Amino acid sequence: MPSNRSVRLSDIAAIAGVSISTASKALNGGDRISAETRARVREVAERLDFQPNALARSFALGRSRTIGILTYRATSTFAGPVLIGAVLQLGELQQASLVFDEDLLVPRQMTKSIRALQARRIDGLLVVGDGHERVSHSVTHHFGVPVTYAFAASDHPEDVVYLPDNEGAGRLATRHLVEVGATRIAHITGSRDSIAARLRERGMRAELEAAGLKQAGETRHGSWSHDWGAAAMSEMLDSGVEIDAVFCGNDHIGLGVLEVCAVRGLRVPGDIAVVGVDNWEGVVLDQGIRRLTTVDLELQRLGRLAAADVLAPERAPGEHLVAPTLVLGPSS
Amino acid sequence: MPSNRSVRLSDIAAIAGVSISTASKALNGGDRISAETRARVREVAERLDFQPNALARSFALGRSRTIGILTYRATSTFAGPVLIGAVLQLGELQQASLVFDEDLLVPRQMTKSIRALQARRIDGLLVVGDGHERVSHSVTHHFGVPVTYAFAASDHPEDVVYLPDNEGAGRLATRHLVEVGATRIAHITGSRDSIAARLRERGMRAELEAAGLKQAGETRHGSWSHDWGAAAMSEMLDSGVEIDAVFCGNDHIGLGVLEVCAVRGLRVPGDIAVVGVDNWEGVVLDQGIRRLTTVDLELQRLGRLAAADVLAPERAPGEHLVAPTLVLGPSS
DNA sequence: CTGAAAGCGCTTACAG
DNA sequence: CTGAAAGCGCTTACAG
Repeated sequence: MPSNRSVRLSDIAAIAGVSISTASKALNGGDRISAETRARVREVAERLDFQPNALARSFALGRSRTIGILTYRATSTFAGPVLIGAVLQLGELQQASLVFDEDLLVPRQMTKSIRALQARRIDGLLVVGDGHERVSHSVTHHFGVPVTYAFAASDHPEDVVYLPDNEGAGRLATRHLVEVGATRIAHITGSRDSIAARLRERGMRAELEAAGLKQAGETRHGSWSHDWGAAAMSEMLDSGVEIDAVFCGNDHIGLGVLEVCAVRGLRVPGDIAVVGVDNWEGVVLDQGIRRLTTVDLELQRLGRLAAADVLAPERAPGEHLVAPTLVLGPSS
Repeated sequence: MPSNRSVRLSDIAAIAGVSISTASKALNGGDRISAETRARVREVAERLDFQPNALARSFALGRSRTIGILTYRATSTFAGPVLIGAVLQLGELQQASLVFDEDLLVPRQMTKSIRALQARRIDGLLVVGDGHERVSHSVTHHFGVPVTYAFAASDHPEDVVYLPDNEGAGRLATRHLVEVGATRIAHITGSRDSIAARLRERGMRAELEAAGLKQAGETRHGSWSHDWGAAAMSEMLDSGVEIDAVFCGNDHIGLGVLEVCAVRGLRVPGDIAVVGVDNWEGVVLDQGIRRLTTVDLELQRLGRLAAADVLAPERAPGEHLVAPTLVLGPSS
C-alpha cells in the first residue's frame, strides 16, 4: 500500500521537532549539524518511510536526473545492445532516459530533437550511432551539458567517443589461433570498404607479425555472409594454399567456412581452426549449443560505459576503445 | 547556441505587457482570454524561442513525464525488441523512461525498485517480461498510477497485458501454406512444455480444420534448435508420411528442415513448402538475403503498443494480443 | 478578460 | 548548531 504518498519533509521536521532547513541538512549530510539532531531526524524519516519528492528536488536543484539519448537506427542489429546497455546503466544510476531516434545527418529533425531535449533540461546527452562506418555530425556545441558518443564516430576531435576495438578484435582472434598452435592463418572477411573489416585485418597483421608468422594466402574480401564465407573457403582450399586456421571477419562467414570444412571432411579444429567476430546469438548458438569460437565486441558493455561516462565527474576527450572478449567454442 | 537558456515565462509576460498568469494561459490554451492577447503573447514567446522550464512545470503539475520500466532480463533475445520499442515510443510521446532490470519473483529486489520508482513520482509503469512461459507477480497494487504488462503474463486478471498472438501465428502460417496449395502439412516444433509451442500448434489445428484438412503425421516435439529440426525432418521423411509442407515452430527448426530438404534433393517450395516463426534476423537473413518464409511476432510493435497504453486515457483490462505478420521468403 | 497571490516541496545562503 | 526566509518557475483558483 502506498501509505507514504504524502509524507513531506515538513512532516519529518515537525515530528522531529526541528525546522525544515535543519531536517533537510540532516538528511542530505551537510556538516554544520549535531550528531544527535541528525540521528533523530533520520530515525523519523526512516520510520515514516520518507521519500523526498523528486520533482521538487529537481526543481530546486535545476537537475532533471534525465539523460537524453539521441539514436540513429536504434533498432539495428548492433545498435540495439548499445541502447539497451545504456538505458540499463542509467537506470542503475537512478537516471531516466529520454530517447529520440533521429538521423543525425538530417538538420531539420535534429533541430527539433535538440530543442525538445533542451526544453526537458536534460543533465547530459548520449549519442548512439550505428557503428564505425558512419560519421555523425557533432552536436556537442548545442548543449551546455556533457555529451558522449557511443558506437558513433563524431566529426569533432574533442568529443568523447566510445567505439568497439575492432583492431583489438583482430589481435585477440589471431593470438588465440596462434596459442592453439596454428601457423598458417588465413583471413576471409567482408567488404573492402568497411572500416571495421580493415581494422580487424590490421589487428590480425600486427599479431601475426608479433608471432613471427606470415598470413596464409591473401585476404579475401567479399560480403558479410554465410554464402561468401563458404565460397571464399572453397576457393581458398582449391587454390592449394596450405592453411590450418581461418580468422573470419564475422560469424556468418565463419559458419560458411565451417560448412565447407564439414563437406570436405576437414576436422575442426583438428585440421582447421576457425574464429569469427560478433558473437551474434542467433547465428552462433543453436538452442544454447555454441557452434563457433568468436570475438564479442561487447556492445552492451560499450553502451553501459558510455552512459556512465556522461555522468562521470571527469571525462577524457577523444576515442575510448572498449576491449573485446574471446568466446570459446568448438571450432578452435 | 543555447542563447535561450534563461528565457522565463516572466520575461515573456513583461515584454508582452501582461501578467505571468495571463501569459501562462495564453500559451497553454485556457479559454477566458482574448484572441489578441493570446496572439501577442505567442508572438513574443515565438520570437524569444521560449521553452517552458520542464522542471518547474513538472513540479507545479505533479507529473514527472517519466514512465518507469520494470524489466526481467531486458537483454534476452526476445525481450530486447520489446524494451527498445517501448523506449522509442515513450520518447516520441516526450516521456522519459526509468528502467530497472529486476527479477519480479525476488521480493527484496522488487521492494527496492518499487520504492525508487515511487520516489521518482513516475506517471505510469510498464512491466516488461520475457514471454509467455513465465508468470509475473502483479505489482499493480503498489502504484497509484497506470501499470501495463508487456510480453509478460500477470497473475492478476484485471491487469492490462500485452502478449504476442502465438495462436494467431500458427493460424497465419498455416493459412499461408494452404493458400499456396499445400494439403499435407506437417508440424515440427519445440518443447512440449512450452506454452508458446502449444498455442502455435492450436492455431495450426484451427486453420487446418477451417480448410477441411488433416495434419500430416503427428506433431514432433523437441527443442527449438536447427539440429532438432533436421533430425525430426529426416525421421518424418523416413517414416513414409506424405507431406508437401512443414510448419516449423521457430526459425532454427525451419533452417534444419531446409537443410534436410537440400540434402535429399527436395525442391523448396516446389516439393515442400516451409514456414518458420520469429523472423530472427541473424537466423533468417544472410547479409540481407532471406532464406525462409516466417511469421514475425512483432515484438517491437508490442513494446510500442504497451508503452502507449500506459499513457492512454482509456485502458482496457485483460489480455491484448498483438497481431503477427507473415514475412515472405523463398521457402513458400 | 486580466492579474495578484498562493502553492507545488525542496535547497541554500545567511543571520542569529 | 539552528531556523526564518527567499528562491527555483511554473499553474490555478479566485477576486476584480
